[in-house]
Amino acid sequence: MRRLRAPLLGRRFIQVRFTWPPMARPSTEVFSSRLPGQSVTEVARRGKYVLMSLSGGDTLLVHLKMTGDLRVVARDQAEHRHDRVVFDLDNGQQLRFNDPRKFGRLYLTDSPASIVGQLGPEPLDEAFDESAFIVRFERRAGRIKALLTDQTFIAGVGNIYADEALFLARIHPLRRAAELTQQEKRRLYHAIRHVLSAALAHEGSSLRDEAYRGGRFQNMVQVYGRSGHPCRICGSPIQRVRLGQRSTHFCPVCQRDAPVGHQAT
DNA sequence: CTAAAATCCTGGTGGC
DNA sequence: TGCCACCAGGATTTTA
Repeated sequence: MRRLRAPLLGRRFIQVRFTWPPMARPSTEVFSSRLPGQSVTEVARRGKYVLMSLSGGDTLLVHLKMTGDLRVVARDQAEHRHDRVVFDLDNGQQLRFNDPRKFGRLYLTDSPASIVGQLGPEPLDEAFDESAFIVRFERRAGRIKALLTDQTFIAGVGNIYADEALFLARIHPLRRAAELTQQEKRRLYHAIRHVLSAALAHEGSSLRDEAYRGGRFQNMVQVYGRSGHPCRICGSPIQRVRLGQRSTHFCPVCQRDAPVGHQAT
């Protein structure tokens, strides 16, 4: 984000080319016809989206998903194998979107609220305090893990961060959200903020990749991807269950408040 | 309405 | 060594 703002602010788009057209929303035609000539007036982040406000009233939104990467490079720099979208800028540079798995999505719209309007609050926003968090539990059902990754409940928490936050808060991921005590909700609030700010402090490096490759972040991951390995607190083997098609990792001792009849699907 | 499953994709991994 | 089945996940779409 910070890496993008400086090179993009004020730049005008000349043209755009999609090597993987399905990434364009609503269509490559909309990009080709409306983007050229517009310049970048603002670069921001909302949830897992990067938003670029444009001079013509449109907004360019990019969701990187798991493997997406945006960068600004000189036009003559060799293209990468998985570059899916290439934007020509007015200063000889290019904005390139690289995404091996093709999961990323790019939107061009005059109504960004139609894309990000339903997102929950930003966990690190100053206005988002304990009580603002606790209020959001009203009328919410289901497992706390599933609720944490629901972007309409709170923005920007994915599978890894949800597991890590629940471990920090010592809450079993299969607990019913409605059954959490006030104290547990408070612990969870601080755990989420802690995990996200730690991740942001290491901007640019993906927690997931680092966890797998053994980078600095490996020491910060407490439970994710560590099933069978000893809990860093108590030594018990980390467990893994499936919850809504996703892996969920937790320490059965530190997060022992298991619900009744709690086996995941 | 809720909840769960299927879907999209490819790189990496483990088994043989 | 090579082959292949399988796994990972964010969000949307489909099904129950």
